[in-house]
Order: sequence, then C-alpha cells, then structure tokens
Amino acid sequence: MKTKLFIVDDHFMVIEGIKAMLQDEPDIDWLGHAYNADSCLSFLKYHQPEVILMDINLPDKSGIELCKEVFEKYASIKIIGLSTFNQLSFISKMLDHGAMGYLLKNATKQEIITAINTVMKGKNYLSTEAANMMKKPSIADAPTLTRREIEVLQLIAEGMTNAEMANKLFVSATTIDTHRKHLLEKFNAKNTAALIHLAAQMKYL
Amino acid sequence: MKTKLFIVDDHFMVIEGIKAMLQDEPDIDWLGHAYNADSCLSFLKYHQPEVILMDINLPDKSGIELCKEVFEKYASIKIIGLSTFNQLSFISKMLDHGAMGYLLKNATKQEIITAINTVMKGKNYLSTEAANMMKKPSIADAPTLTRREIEVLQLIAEGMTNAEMANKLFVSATTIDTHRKHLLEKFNAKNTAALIHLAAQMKYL
DNA sequence: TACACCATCCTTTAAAAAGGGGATTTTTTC
DNA sequence: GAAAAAATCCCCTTTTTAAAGGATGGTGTA
Repeated sequence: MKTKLFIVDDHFMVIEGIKAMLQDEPDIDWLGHAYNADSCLSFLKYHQPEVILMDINLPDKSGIELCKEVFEKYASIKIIGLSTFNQLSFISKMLDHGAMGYLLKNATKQEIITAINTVMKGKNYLSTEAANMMKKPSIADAPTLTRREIEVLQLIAEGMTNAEMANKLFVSATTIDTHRKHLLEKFNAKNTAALIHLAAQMKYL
Repeated sequence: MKTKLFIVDDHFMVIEGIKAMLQDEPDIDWLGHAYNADSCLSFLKYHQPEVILMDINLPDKSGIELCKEVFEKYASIKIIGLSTFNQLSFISKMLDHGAMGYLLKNATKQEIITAINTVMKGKNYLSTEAANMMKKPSIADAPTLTRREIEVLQLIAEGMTNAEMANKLFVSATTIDTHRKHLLEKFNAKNTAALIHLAAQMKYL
C-alpha cells in the first residue's frame, strides 16, 4: 500500500528535488506541496496525507508552530522535520510538538524513504547528523532566569562592565557581580565567554 | 546556443530540484554536478561549463574559497552563489571573489533562468531578497578572520582561558593574547562578552 | 505563617583580560 | 621581488572578572 505524502517547504528547489527523487517510488503517493503554513492547513481540511515533510523555516510561521497545530488537529499524521544543517537547535522543539522524525536537506533518496517507512511504523527517525547535534547543549536544558538576570545577561553581551551596568540599573557593582555569579552557575559556564555563547545558543540573546 | 551549466551543492535535494526544473529548458545544457569543492575542481580540469551554480556551504571548504579558486583558474566561468536566506553575510564575500550572481534556494525556475541569462551577458544578478539583505549593515560587515583567529574565537566561546588555549594550540599565551586583541579590533568589540555576542550573530559560532 | 526565592550589598584574594607598546618569521598577494 | 598580511613572541600596567565567603529585606506562595 502506498504512503500518502505531502510536503511543506518554501524552497521550490527542495520540493522539486524531493519530487524528482521520489516520483519513481512505487510506495509513495505524492499528494502535493505547500509553500507556507497557511496553505498547508487549508490543504489538510480536505485531504489526509499520512506523512508530512515539513521545513522548520516557513515564511508565515515557524515549522514548530505549524507542527504543533497539525499535531493537535490531526494526531494521526506523522510529521518529519526538514532543515539545513545549521538550524538543528530546533529539533527537540519539533519533536516535543509531535514530529516523529527529522531529516537534513542533504539526505539521500534512501534516507528519505527510510525515514518515511520508519515513521509509518510508528517509530521515530532521526538522521545521524541530527542525532549527533541533539547531544549539543540546546534549548532543552536552558535554565530559568529571573527578570534581573536576563537584563544583566543582555547588558553583558553588549559589552558593558559591572560598573557600567551598576550605573545603568541603579544598583551597586557588587549586586551585578552576584547576578553574574548566578548566571555562571545556572548556565554551568566556566567564564563570561562561555556564558554568552551558551546564552546565544539558547536564544536568550 | 545552449548555456553549459554545472552545479556544486552538497544538498542532493537541491541538485535534484534544479535538475528537475531545468531539464526541459532548451537553452540549458546540464553538464552535471559535484557534491564538494574537490570533485568540482576535478571536473573543471576536463570540462568547461559556462555557468556554475555554487552553494556557499560545502563539506570540504567554503563556497567562498572555491569561488576564488575557480575564478583564478578559469576567469571566464560565471559563478552564481546559492544559499538559503540566513547565510547572506557571505554574499559580498562571494561577489568579491569573482561571483557574478547570487540566488536564494527558494528561487523560482524563472529566477534561475533569468540569473543564468543575466550573468551570461556579463552582468551581475542578485535576487531581490539578496539585494535587500545586502543593505543591512549588521551581518554584511562581518570581518574577515584568519584561520587562527577563527580557531581562537571558537575556543574562547567554549570558555577556555588564554593559558588553556596556548597549551592546546602549542603556542605561547602571549600569542593567544595577540589573537584576542585582533579579534576585538576586527569586531570592534569592547570586551570578550561583546565579541562572542557579535560573532554568534554573524554566524561564526 | 513559614519557606523559598529574589534582589540587594559587602569583603578578600587570585586570576584573567584589556590596552599600550614593539618585534620576528613565514606566507600570501600584487 | 617587493609589499602586505598572518602568525608568532615579548614587555608592562591597569582594569575587570572569578571564586568563595556571608548578610539583609522583600515578595509570593504552599
């Protein structure tokens, strides 16, 4: 039996590429594609794909949001996230919101087919590279910061010294020092450079 | 007369996509593709494409380097840079190193053909979005870093101290200090925190 | 109300980074 | 082959941060 496949991606080349790669596959039934989240949702009102390949970067909303919406409305549809290699920080969010797989856009034909078959069996599929990237510190273990800590963090990133921040925030320099201390602890960072790096990765900056 | 076209991109989907889009074009002669810089250079030893579509992210070296090499050896080949939208900081560098055009990977068939025809006439072609992004000062003026500077930058971001880096890179701590100094100058950063922040924004980290 | 958490302030010591010089060798570029 | 850039090394001084203590008042909630 054929797997009904749908694709959401605003990159024409990617859509054409996947179509070209899969058009001769007997087990794949190409339902069509959408260039943005809106037209994907419209399509789903009248059609029922079994698997959706979904870019995490769409023009109208993020793939993460779309993923969530589709999962809430049509829980039976298996979603496979698609991205280029440098956007892997979103993988875990995608998976949290109902995606069952994750593919990089340099995937081979065989990888795509394996991913589709795997999620159809109800199992998760992560590309090797995606799985590796998952091990990197991500938003998953982002610490909870207080209002003041976020404020100080951002000023540190702008290059201000404790004295300057103290002046700007009308507190003592030692107070800033305490906030810094807490930031280093919460992020488990060795020093300011590592702190800013982690904070940037975790989208605080 | 047909335009001889070659593509370098490590994203199979993109190659398949472009191939699918252009295969019915009477004016395009599809010479083939390469997945990395090395095999592109090998190909060029024995074949002469007129236009190369080149991804700026390749597995073995950056598209910028490849662009430079190809331009030096085969100045008559017109190079069109290819990228997804979030890597536009490299456009100007690509153009500096001999590229004549820049396309985003969500380009339509018509845009690709227009780009190819435009560069064949000896004119530059920038996609509208690329041209817009060029105007943004933020990412555009990312400094050019040396190999060593990039290395040190990344180690700083990991939280290493000068002494640790010196040890790791088998150089004196004062050397690391000099690299740091240059990094601060190039990024025009007040201190390390600001440096890492800027570097992260400019996709160095 | 008691407890956790936040924000504030303090001291001291040691380590690291910033800022200012200058210098040499190798590699790249013109 | 000369000029420019990169990578390496060194000095000195000052500023800034890190680390490790402890302390106080306020707020929100269980």
